[in-house]
Amino acid sequence: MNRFMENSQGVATRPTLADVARRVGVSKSAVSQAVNWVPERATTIKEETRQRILQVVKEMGYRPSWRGQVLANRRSGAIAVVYSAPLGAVPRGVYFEIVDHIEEQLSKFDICPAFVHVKDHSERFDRLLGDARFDGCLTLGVLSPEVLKILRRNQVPAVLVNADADHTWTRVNVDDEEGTRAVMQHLLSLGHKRVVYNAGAHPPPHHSVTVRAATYQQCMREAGLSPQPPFVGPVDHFVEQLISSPDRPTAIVDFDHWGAVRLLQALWRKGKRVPDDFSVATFNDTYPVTEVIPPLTTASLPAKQMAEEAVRMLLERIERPQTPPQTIVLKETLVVRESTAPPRA
Amino acid sequence: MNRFMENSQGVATRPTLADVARRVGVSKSAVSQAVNWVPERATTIKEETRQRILQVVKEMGYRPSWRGQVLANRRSGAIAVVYSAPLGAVPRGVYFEIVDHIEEQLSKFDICPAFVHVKDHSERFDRLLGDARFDGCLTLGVLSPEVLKILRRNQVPAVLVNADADHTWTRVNVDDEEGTRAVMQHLLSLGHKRVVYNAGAHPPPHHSVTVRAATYQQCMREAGLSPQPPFVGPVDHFVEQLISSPDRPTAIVDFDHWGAVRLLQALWRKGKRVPDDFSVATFNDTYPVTEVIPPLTTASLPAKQMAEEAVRMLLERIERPQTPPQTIVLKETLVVRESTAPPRA
DNA sequence: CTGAAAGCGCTTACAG
DNA sequence: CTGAAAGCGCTTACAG
Repeated sequence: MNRFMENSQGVATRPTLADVARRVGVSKSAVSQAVNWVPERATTIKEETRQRILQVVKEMGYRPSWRGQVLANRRSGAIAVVYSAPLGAVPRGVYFEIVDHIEEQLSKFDICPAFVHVKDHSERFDRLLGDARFDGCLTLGVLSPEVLKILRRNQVPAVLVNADADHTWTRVNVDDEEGTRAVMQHLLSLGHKRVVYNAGAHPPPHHSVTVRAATYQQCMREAGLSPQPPFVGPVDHFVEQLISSPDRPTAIVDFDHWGAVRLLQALWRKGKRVPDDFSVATFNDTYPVTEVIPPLTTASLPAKQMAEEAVRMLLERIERPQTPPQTIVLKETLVVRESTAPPRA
Repeated sequence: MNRFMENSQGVATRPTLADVARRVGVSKSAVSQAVNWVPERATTIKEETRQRILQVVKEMGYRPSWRGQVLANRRSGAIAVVYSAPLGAVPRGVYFEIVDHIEEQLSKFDICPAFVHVKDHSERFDRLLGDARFDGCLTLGVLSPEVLKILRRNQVPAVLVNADADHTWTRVNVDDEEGTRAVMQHLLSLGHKRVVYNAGAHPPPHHSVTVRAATYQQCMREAGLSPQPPFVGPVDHFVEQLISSPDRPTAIVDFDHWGAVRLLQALWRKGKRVPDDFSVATFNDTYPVTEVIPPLTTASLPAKQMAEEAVRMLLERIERPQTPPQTIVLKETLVVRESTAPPRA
């Protein structure tokens, strides 16, 4: 079964709807209907005709051209995954997991997510949205006001995953306060009194940064303990300060898994052991948190659920663009591993 | 500047080429030429007309519709990144880095890579290629014979990155033998005599698996030492065997960074230290090899160069599909870190 | 220098 | 039940 015909130059070429129609001796509409068979549709073709057409479709190896369909359907069938990763061209860390599940979900609809990395100069992004090549956008993480403006101006259906955006957008968010509370409760119930919070060298411009730090302080106060101001700076400085501290802390909450992994290494360099000398807990239950020394206790983001809700809402909005904005807030889950233990007596 | 007009139902709608033409009072061809301005083109419009058109284009916020262009140009302007990752829906590890650079390269041409995860049932893949939505494919890693067959049957320009495929394909490969030699030379020159090779629990079906193991054995023999058979199995078994071995090895080559990271943890669990008790070297200089305890010595794949060559060759093949297949083989680079040291005296 | 026309490959009301 | 026609929004020979 050779899918291709030859044109006058002898170059292989795909059979078109018209080719099939000609061969069967029916109209293009008939072929179109036979191929996109919808039983409920009012206008139909005779079963026998349909079979005859399908037979030839198979023989010729005809497949509807996506290019033709895109124009006729006013749909590109393409969805963009939009992000402006500070680290690289492809989403990393938790976003990686989310993207993983987004791909999984979209594949059920034969949609292949296209990756759109918005760099400093967002004029390219405007161009991409402006030419209507995407039916909708899923965005990851924090977006600059400029990117949001472009998104709005282009009137493309969008769902923002884990962004700092107001309620006029459809969003999937995570309850960071609750997640932080779970982490703190865990540490406090282990008996830790001197808990510190490490924000890292370059806290990203994300509400999680504020929420996690604030909740840490809040929890300490609620427990009748005195919170330290969140540490901002290189991990080595943090560790030095930690060690030389008169009332040495016994537990550390790190802003995210990137930081926590580096923290483990920095502590190791100083000959400190986790959890013997310090307990360490963090956020984002993503590689390599289970593979490091020791495996890390984390608050896990519900990546799969986030992806599912985001895709569901986006497809809905593409179908009905006037759907009012919605926000979904999901819970984090505490995963206890070996990096946390009661403080040494 | 509002980009949108309203149609009879009052719903915002994009201005089309025809709208602009009408407004300016010229033909659609004139507008098309003004927008896609190519100075060298034979047939041209008067500079003054062009300016007049461009003015209105700007006023109306007109942008050529990708959908129209796709059909007229016989190009979708979309490229697929194809892989059948065993682990998840998005490429990980080294492929992650490669994808990162692919995105970077393609973005220069306003192409957004679409991710196509080929699952067990590759009939979806056939469908995707069959409807001509992609101008070309970049594939990552090993592909099943079935996937290769689909790729060939659909006559889509493709470049295979790091695949096990014959020379009838255009490929970007890596000189794994040379990389393994560099690793071995490094260990041997440190004075190691008893070097073992860990293939991991589930060696992926990749030629690297064979090449690295074979080269390890070859290098040992060349140095007048006796190679061990490559170990295949869970890392814990490997470590047990290692420790209980009468002539205890002093250095380990691990098949890849996933394995090496797990190996460090397994050794730590047994109270062994790296590099004091064992030196460890591996392949793929990718996260988290620099963040683990201790940072790993690796043979680094030239991810950036691989991506650049692959994209370059693919765009060339899309332009000229008859270009004969080419193969590019790139070198790995040894990166020495703290996981390797001379054996303890 | 400019415009009318055909064509890219479909879909979908509509007329018969 | 079936086909002719218009249309989706462009581009590009070609005629003037």
